[in-house]
Amino acid sequence: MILPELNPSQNEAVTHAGGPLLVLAPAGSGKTRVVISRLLHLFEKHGWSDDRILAVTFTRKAAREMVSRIAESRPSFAVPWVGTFHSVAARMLRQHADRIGLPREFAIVDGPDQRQILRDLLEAAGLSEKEHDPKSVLLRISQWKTSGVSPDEAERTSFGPFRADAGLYRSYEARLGAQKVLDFDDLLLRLTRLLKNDPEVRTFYRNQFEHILVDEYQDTNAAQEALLRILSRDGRNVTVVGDDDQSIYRFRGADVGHILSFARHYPDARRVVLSVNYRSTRAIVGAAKAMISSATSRFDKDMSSAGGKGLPVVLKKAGNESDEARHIGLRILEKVSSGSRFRDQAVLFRMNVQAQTFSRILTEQGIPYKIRAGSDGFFSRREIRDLLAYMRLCVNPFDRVSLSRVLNVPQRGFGDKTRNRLEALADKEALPARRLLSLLAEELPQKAADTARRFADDLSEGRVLAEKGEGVCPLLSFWLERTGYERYLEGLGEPEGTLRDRRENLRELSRMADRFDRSWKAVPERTPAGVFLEELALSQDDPGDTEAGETPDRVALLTIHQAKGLEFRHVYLAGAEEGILPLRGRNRVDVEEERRLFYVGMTRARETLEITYCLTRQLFGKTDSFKPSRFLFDLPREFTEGDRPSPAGAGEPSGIGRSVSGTHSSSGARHSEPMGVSRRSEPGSSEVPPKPKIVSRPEWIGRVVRHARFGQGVVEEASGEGGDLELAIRFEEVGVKRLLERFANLTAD
DNA sequence: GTCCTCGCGTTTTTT
DNA sequence: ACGCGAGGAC
Repeated sequence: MILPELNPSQNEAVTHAGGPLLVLAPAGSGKTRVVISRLLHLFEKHGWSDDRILAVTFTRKAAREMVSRIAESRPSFAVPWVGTFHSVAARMLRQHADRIGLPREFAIVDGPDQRQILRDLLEAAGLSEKEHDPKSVLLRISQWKTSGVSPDEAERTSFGPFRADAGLYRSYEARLGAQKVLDFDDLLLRLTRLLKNDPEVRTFYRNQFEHILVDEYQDTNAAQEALLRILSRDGRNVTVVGDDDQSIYRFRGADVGHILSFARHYPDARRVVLSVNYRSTRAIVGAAKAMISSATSRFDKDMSSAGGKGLPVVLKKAGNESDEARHIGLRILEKVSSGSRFRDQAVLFRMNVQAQTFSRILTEQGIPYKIRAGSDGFFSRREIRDLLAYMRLCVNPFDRVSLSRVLNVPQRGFGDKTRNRLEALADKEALPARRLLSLLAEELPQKAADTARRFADDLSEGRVLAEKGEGVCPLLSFWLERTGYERYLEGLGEPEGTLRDRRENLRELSRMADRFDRSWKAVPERTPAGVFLEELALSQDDPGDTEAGETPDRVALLTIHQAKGLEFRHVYLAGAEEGILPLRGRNRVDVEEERRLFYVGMTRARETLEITYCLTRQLFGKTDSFKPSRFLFDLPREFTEGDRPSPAGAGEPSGIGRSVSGTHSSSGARHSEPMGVSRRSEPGSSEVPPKPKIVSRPEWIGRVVRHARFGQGVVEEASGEGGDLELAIRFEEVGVKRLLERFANLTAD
C-alpha cells in the first residue's frame, strides 16, 4: 500500500506488521492521521471485517472524532468497536451480564452519585465529612479497587482514620451490589475479572479482535492496563499511541509508567517515534523542547519543526492579573486587526478561577470569548439530575441514590425522619423502590402513608412505561407531568433568571430525548431509557459543546487541561508564576506533572505564543506577590524575547529534592535586575546532568512502613528522581511527608 | 421543615 | 471572595 503523504516514521507506524507497537506521538506530529491510516491499513491489508478491530480512546470526543475520520476516508466501514474504555467495557459486560449475575440493564453511577452514596454511608457510620472528605475517600477506594485490594485486605493494612475508610470501602461495595449498579472502575474491573475467570468469553474476544489500538496511552490507569493485557493476545496484537510528555492526569489515576515501561512489559515491542512537528514554528518547538527536556522521567525524544522559524516566544511581565488580562486583550485585538480571527486565539491558564478576570476584562474590551461550563454544567443542574433520577428509578428500581434524591422533590412532606426510616428499610433488604415505599407506608400516619403509596404507584406506572420501550420522551413527559415539576420550580421562589435557565435546561433535556428517540435503533433486551441513561452516564459532555455546525468567532478561555488535544494559531499562556504554574496546592506539588502541563500549554500554539506572569495577584480574597515560574528559566534566549525573569534566589520551594529553578537556566542569561545571587549556573555548565532512569514505582504504593520519628505510615506515591526513590508517605500523626527512601531508614511494618 | 449565619478551604477532570 | 456544610433558631 502506498502512503505517499506520510513521512518515514509515520509510514513505519502505519504499516508495522506483527508484534506490539508503541507509537510515541508528540504534540503536532500527525498522530490522528497515523492512527486512522493504521486502522485503514490493517483493514485493507488483511481484509478483516470491520468488527475485527478494537480502538479505544479515553474520551467520547476522541472516539467520535475517530469514527468520523474513518467515515470520511472510507464510508464503507462501520467500525463498530471504537469507543472509550468504559463504553466498550459496558458493552461487553452487558453482553455477558447473565454470567456474572448482573441484570442486563445494570446502571452506572457517576461522580455525584458516588459522593451521595458515600455521604449516606458516612452518616450511617456516624463519621463526619470533615475528617473523611467524600472525594478523597472515593479516591482512596478507587485506588484500592484498581490495585486489586479487597475490603478485607484494606481493613487489615489500614490504621487510624484509614481503618474507617476501609470500612466505608466495604459498605460502599455492598451498597453498589445491592443497588445492582456499577461505578466507572467496576466497568473495567468486572470485565477484567470475567475475562480472567471465564475462558469461553476470553477466547471469544481474543479471537474476535485481530488488533487492538489504544489512543492516549499515557493516560491509562492500572485497571485499563490490566484489561488491555487480558483482552489482547498478551499484547501481541496491540498498538498503543501516546506521548509521555503529555501525561497530565496523574491526579485521577493515570500512570505514565505504563507508556514508559511498555517495552519492558511487552517483549519485543517495536517503538516508533514521530519526531516532526507539523503544527508549530521552530521557535515554539525549540522553546517547548528545551523546557520539557528538563523533565526527569521521559523518553528522550528528538523533535523538529517542519515549519519556519516564526516569531520568538514572547514573555511578558504584568503588575497584577487585571493588567495581565488587559495586555492579552490588546494583543488579541492587534492580531484581529492584522487579519486573524478571534477563534484562532486562546488564553490558557492553570485554574478555572483565573477565567473570571479574563471574562471581566475582555468584556470591557469588547472581545467575544467562550468559557467552557465548569462544575455548574448541564448535568450537575438540579432540574436535570432530578428528572434523570426519576427515569433511572424506572430502569433500575433498586437505585437508592435516585430514590433518595427525588423522595421529597417536589415536596411530599417527607423530611429527614422519613428518609432515615426508608434508609433503614433499604438496609435490611434490597428491594425495589415501590416495595420500599409500600413498607414505609405501613409505618407512617394516614396522610403520609397515602402519599408514599401514590408515589409507589407512580413508580410502577413509570416502570411499565420504560419497559414498553416506546422511547424516552413518553417517560420524560410522564414524570414532568406527574410530578408537576414546572409548578415545583415556580414555587421555589428563585430569581427570574434562574427559573428561566431551569426551564430552558428542561427543554434541552426534552430535545435530547427527542433526538435520541428519532435515532434509536432497537437493541435486543435493552430499553430505550436504559440506553439513553447509559449514554448520558458515560458522557458528561455539555450539550452546548456538541452542537455541530456553527463555530462562533470567539476567543477560547481554557484551562490547560481543557486545551489538551486542541490547537490555535495564537496562544496566550497566562499566570506563569510559582504557586500557580507550577501550582502549589495544600498538600504538595508534583512539579513534574506541572512541567508537562506547561509543555502541553506551549505546544497548543501554531504561530505565536505569549507567556505572561504577574508580580502580584489576588487569589482567594487576598493579594499576594508571586515569583516568575521556574519553567520560564528553561526557555532558551534564542527562542524568546520580552521580559525574561531575573532569577530570585530567596524562597526556594521547601521540601526534599533539589529545586529545578536555576539549575537548568540557560547559562548565558544576563540578569538585568540582579536582585538574587545564588542561582546562576556556572558559565559553560549548560550540560544537563545525565537523565536519571525511570521512575514511577507502583510496587511501593500502598505499603505500610515505619519511620523512626513519624511512626507508621502508608506510601501514597513513589517516584524515582535522580536515582533516588522519593516516597510520599501518609503518617498517622503528622500527615503526608515526602521522603527519600535512601535517607528515611524505613522498616517494613 | 426551612431559613439563616458562621467558619473554613480553596487544582486540574473523564468515564 | 465565595460557596458549601454544619448547626441553631423559628
